Amino acid sequence: MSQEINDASHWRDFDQNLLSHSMAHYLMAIDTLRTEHGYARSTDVAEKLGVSRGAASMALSQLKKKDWVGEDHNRFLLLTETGAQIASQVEQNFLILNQFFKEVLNVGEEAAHADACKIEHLLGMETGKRLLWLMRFLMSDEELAIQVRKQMSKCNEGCSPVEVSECPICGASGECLAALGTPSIEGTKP
Amino acid sequence: MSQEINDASHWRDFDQNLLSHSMAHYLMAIDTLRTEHGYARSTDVAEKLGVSRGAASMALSQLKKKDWVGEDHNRFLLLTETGAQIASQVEQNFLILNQFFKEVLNVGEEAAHADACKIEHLLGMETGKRLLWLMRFLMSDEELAIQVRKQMSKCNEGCSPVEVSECPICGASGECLAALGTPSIEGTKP
DNA sequence: ACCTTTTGTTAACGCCACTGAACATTTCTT
DNA sequence: AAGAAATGTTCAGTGGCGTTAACAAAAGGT
Repeated sequence: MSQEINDASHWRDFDQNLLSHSMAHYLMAIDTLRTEHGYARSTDVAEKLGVSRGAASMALSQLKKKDWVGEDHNRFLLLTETGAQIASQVEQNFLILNQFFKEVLNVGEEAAHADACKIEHLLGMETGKRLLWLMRFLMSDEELAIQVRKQMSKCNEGCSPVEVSECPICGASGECLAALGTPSIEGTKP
Repeated sequence: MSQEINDASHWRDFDQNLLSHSMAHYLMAIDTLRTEHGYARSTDVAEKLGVSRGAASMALSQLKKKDWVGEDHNRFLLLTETGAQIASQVEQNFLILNQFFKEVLNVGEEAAHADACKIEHLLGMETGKRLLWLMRFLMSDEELAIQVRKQMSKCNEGCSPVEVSECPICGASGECLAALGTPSIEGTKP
């Protein structure tokens, strides 16, 4: 009765996400610009994100319609209460994920950053919060945490697939999931 | 010099992803159908994913063009070598993430499933592999692992934001990241 | 005040991924 | 073999999200 990965009911929740990847970045860009320069204009946002002014203009008008973005007395862009909450939620998700990937999983800087960025806006409230708790604990200097980190850093050469049979994850499927070939789904389009 | 969250260079890698969320599910659907029924036809895939036959037809022809999907002697759908690798990679990512969310982070079943599904195809090779190592370790019956799980399950009421100052994550930002308000980015569109 | 530059908006277009409907093709039934 | 049913494809239409390019509005320089 457990949920199937391809249940028609669930897999499409993806694009039902209220917050798209790009929208999140528009919000964060406004936030960043305001703290960096004290103000944010449409053009600045466009430049910061590396999109055209047209794209920024249209995206921002959507965000205004949702009331996540407003304008101050000088017509500079401003995050509303909600907009600010969303932006900071996503930003925190990014920080936590990035740190988790780098410091706990020992993923390389580049990959950690890329993955955190792809995922930051998709992590639900609950998951984000609890990942924070985990990280808080794992990055503390409690003996237990230190040992876990040490354990993970030992894995650098692959926790060799030898002990597959004892691996509580692979166990069932019989083959070591970590030993899969590399399909060509990484990298960028031509 | 550390990478900024909004670097024009990186944030858009998102849509450069060679594997879209939906394509991943088309592949997995074929895989599932073949093991469940021994064959997979376009219509079956459409039904399994809850999309129209038209959508399935077009998606599948793209996948054929990429050579991730082929047909067998009876013109039933078939994953190519590459297609199968991709599908299983994504499937494994899903399993690992789901388990990580549920068993380690103690996220509710629903949310864990939803989040794992949204993220499964975005996790890079390296990150996926290392997350597997972590899970392998954390789900083992080693004393260390057991204690970590116990520690995490204690957090159920929030690892109260009291000790923020000592929190190695929140520390710098001054406020507890876990104490943020709930912006309305969860749930589905109207 | 006037002309130029900067900034913002809009329109036409392409790409992805869906829908629904019309059409073509295959397969099953009798 | 012929008609009905199931299966597969194609073709507008929609919405998200980008691009250029043309145009409107605001800001600045002399």
